[in-house]
Formats: sequence, C-alpha cells, structure tokens
Amino acid sequence: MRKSDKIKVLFGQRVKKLRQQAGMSQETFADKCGLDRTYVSGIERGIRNPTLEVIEVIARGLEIELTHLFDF
Amino acid sequence: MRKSDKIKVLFGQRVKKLRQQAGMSQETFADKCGLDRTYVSGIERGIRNPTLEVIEVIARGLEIELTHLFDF
DNA sequence: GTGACTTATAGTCCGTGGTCTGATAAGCAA
DNA sequence: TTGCTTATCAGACCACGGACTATAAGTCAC
Repeated sequence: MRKSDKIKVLFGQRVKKLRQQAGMSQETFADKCGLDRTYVSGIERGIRNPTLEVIEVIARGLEIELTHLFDF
Repeated sequence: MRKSDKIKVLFGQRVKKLRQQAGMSQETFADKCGLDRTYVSGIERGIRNPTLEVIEVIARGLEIELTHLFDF
C-alpha cells in the first residue's frame, strides 16, 4: 500500500468539521457511532485507516449521505 | 462491528459495474490499482471490507471521483 | 485551588485486511 | 479435443484495523 496518506488526513478533517458542525464531542460522537473514543480521535488526526463499514457508520452518525462525506 | 453487510454488497456491485463499463477484466483492473486479483474479486462479491486507502486506489483505477463511487 | 469536559497519545490485544499460491470451472476460439 | 481468458475459491501468511486501558494536558466554571 504505502500511499501518500493524504486521503486519511482529508477524510479526518472532513469528519472533524462535520462533527463540530453537529455540535458533538468526540466521545458522544463515538458513542453514537458505536466506535471507540480514541479510535475516532485517530481518524480525525489522519492516523487511522478506517474500513468501508466504519465509514458508513460515521456517515450514519453524522446523519449525512455517504457521498457528502467525500465532498472535500 | 457486525452490521448488515449491505454496504459491502452495494459497494462491490458499484465497483463491478464501473469496471465493466470501463471494459476491464478483474485482473487488469487489479493490476492497474496495484491490488491483488483475488482481493478485487472478494470486494465485488461484497465479502471484503476495504479500507479508505483501498477505496481511494479503486476510484483512481476507475478514473472517477470518490463521491462518484458512492452514487448507489 | 478543585472539579467536569475535551482531546491527544501510548500501549496492549484479538480479529481481520490484504497478499500470495494454487486449484477449479465456465466460456469461447481455433 | 486443446488452449486462452475470466472469475471463484481455499489456505496460509504478515501487517494492520479497531477496542480497550490509562495517562496527560488544555479549557472553562466554580
């Protein structure tokens, strides 16, 4: 794999922005998604590489369409 | 995790459709993406759960925008 | 000061993501 | 028939996804 990592950073920034717009903390958002608090933190910092199922759970937690998550 | 698996099936069908529209075999497409042949097969059948980086590689291999991949 | 809230970060652990080899089978052309 | 292409499938392997615990540090109110 070993790509440029840019995608993870972009995705993380997008999640963080949408979460903040929804007025949720990382922890309440993680709980809503059924994810771990520290894992969400890693995603927003562009360190983690979430799977398709996690990405879908995140979109559901943000109450948006999947395509909207990738409107960078 | 243990979700409904629907997302993986939907995603796989989408990839398969776009790949066929591009006139590529699974193997040539896998090579273009730098992925394994059998792994692409699993994705299209909705068995595999690809990561964000793989999803981006797939979009690049299909020469489309990421958002377009999720226009189910 | 103390306390509640929020986030970052390190570390461990188990299950799975992703690669590889190889076998199988169907379709089609020569 | 033979040969080539395509896709499915099994098994093994290593690296990493994702959960968890715990610490630390920042903000704000009191």
